[in-house]
Amino acid sequence: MAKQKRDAAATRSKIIQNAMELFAKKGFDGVSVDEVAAASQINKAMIFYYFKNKAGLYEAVMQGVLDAIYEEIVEADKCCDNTLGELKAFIATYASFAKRYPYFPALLLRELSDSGAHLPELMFESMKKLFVLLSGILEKGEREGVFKEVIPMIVHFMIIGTLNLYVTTQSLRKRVYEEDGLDTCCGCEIEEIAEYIYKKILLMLEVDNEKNICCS
Amino acid sequence: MAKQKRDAAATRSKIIQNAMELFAKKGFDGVSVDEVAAASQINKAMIFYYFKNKAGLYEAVMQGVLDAIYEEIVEADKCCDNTLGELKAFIATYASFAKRYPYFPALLLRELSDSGAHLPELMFESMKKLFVLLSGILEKGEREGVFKEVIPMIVHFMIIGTLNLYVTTQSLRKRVYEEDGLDTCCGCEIEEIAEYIYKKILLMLEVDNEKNICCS
DNA sequence: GATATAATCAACCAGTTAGTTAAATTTATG
DNA sequence: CATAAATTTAACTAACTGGTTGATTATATC
Repeated sequence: MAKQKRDAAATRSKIIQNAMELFAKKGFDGVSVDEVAAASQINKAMIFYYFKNKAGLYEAVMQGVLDAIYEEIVEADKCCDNTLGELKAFIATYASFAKRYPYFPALLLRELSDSGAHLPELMFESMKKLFVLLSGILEKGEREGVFKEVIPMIVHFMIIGTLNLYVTTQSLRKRVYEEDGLDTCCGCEIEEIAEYIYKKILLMLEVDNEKNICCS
Repeated sequence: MAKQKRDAAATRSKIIQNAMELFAKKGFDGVSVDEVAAASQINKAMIFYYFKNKAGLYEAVMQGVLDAIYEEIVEADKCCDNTLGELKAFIATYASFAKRYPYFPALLLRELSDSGAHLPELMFESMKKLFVLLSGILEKGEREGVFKEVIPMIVHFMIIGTLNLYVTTQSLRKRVYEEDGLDTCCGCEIEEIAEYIYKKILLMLEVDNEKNICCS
């Protein structure tokens, strides 16, 4: 099967991939359609052909990545039937996703910075879905007496805020480490950070011991 | 004293104020110089007269706000000579600043999203200074045996990540609350959030009791 | 009140932007 | 092979971009 000269699906996903990288690095307004076309080695008109306009391209990028992370977290949470395992899976999966899609945190932080001005409905639904998921875990834990004094919204921000900042500040942290020798966690893998956050959240929510076992 | 027809300082700060608001809402590339001029009711050329170019205006906005928050936190930390008080002052002052300068969190998150691409040196120095400050408090606490298992960088991100997200998501949270009745902390003042974060961080760092007294 | 200087403005410029169009080329299908 | 549909292209446009210029106006100082 020789490489086809035309492959709509491949062209489409190539555009999305390049657009994702560029939007993450420079934001919606910082990227021109010409730029995306050049990076994808296609004619600019293709972008309008596939995505109608620049906003449509942006929405396709965000929709894809937001749906993907939600699905992954839902899937990961299934594997556990105890509250602590679900919380751990939530944090670990978010971290794992951010590692595989390093552009995601920047895209998200940018979008939150303007309260989802570019994508009001999409951001609204996505933020809500993720929050409802974590919130469910935390409230279940509180009912079970596992967690104490939970404010789900703030715990949610603690988790995703920390992980997002950790990923987006990578180059800044590296520079601070190299020039000033400060410990900015440059040697850490994000999995270790996720583990640390999980442990600290347990302490924070006053989980009293290790009688609760959670999956791997 | 009749209102002067010309007042350089007032014009300058009027431009900065409007630019700060616009940059926070739409990002560097999302705002045009014409837009800032129109919002400030001045001629566009004035912006180039005072700030040389668009980047100069942006830098003036960020420099002002970053210097201001650093100064405030340094000042607040002086009033306490015990470690817990300093930590509390750090969190409370950051929150108080974010309340008075509601555009600051969005500006910061945007700048971090592109690793300070617009302002490499300024972001580098500012991020470093704030981190060194908190890091000093946390490491002192660890030496004193007050804090346990501290990773300063992550604790730093937990504090500023949470507070920044709380402020920037205000309108999204409000909508989620109104349409779905979920508790998104819309009734909370940021001071309460800061207090909650402080308490949770104490638990997290395994501060064992309240023998340590901190200032108001 | 003359004058130098600081502050302000309207009009302009060249380059870039998102988006369009109509034609060309490839591919599937009968 | 013919025809239609899907895909790709180059060339184009109208609006907007950051930035400049040279003239104009207000203010302080002598």
